Amino acid sequence: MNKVKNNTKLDSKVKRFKAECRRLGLKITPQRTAIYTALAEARDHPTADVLHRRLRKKYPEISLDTVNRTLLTLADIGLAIVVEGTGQPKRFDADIDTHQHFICVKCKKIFDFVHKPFDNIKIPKKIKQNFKVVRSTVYIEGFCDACLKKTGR
Amino acid sequence: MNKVKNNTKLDSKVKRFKAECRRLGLKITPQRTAIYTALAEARDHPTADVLHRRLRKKYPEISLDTVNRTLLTLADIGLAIVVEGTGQPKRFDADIDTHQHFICVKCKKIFDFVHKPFDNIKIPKKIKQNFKVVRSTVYIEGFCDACLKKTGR
DNA sequence: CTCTGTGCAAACACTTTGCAGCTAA
DNA sequence: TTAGCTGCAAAGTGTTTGCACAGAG
Repeated sequence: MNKVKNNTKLDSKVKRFKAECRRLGLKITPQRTAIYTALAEARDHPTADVLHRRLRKKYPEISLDTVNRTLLTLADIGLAIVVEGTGQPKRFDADIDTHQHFICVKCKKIFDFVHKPFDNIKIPKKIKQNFKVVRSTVYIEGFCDACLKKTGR
Repeated sequence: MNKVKNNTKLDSKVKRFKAECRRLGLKITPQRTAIYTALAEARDHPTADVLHRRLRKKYPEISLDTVNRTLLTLADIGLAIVVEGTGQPKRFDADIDTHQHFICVKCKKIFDFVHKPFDNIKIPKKIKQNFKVVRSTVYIEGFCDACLKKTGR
């Protein structure tokens, strides 16, 4: 029963994906459909590589490049999210006091900010119970001043 | 005046760094001191590469590997932070509804969680004024169940 | 004196790019 | 038919590892 419900949900997601592709003039290829479906089914947050390995079982000809490119396309059109900041070189910070980060999605610049209400944000019980929390940060993504001016968004 | 104050602050940071090294039996080499100092002075969130280029001006013999290794060491002993999510391969998520992330600092696994109070977290005015916000996430780091058991931490 | 840290070089991992052939529309 | 997509190969970028020598303790 749960399974049926999930499949229905998955179907409607795939439908929306196809509709979006049509709307944007993107071609609905078997690879794209397979990749989107696999991502929508995934309960973890797979890397291109992991997803590629999964897809290979069903579609042995699919290439990693296509998975990579398709995932980026999906992120572009708003059907997928790139989990915060990854894919950039490591960045270090000697400020180990609590502070928050704003990152520009365009130029990747990181801006620190301090906002008292975020300093001692209340960790949900379910997290505290299952994990040992080391640090919590409010992570805001968007366009910085300079990039707004440049792109006119 | 401000400058004096900042230098004092920097000095005390460097002192703490040296104390920590001693406490942990790490050698206080000129390179390590230079790297820590440069990081503590930096107002951005430099990559190893950027820091290396800066350091070269003063210490032309310093190698990128050393910068890299030292930064990782600093992060290990808690004197520096790796800005969330950077340095990892990209991870994708087809769930585009608001949700939060817990990431295990050991195995890097990401756990989603939904926590209503975090869904519409109030963005500070100073951020709203200067940037166009696209998304905000509460990002919690720590050890997951499995890793806690393994390491016994 | 000893053992850790450094610098160099090579290996590795992930991503991006160029191009020729293929295929959805 | 044709513009956009795929797969392959190669190059680019960032990180990690092995090793011999140097230097901090």
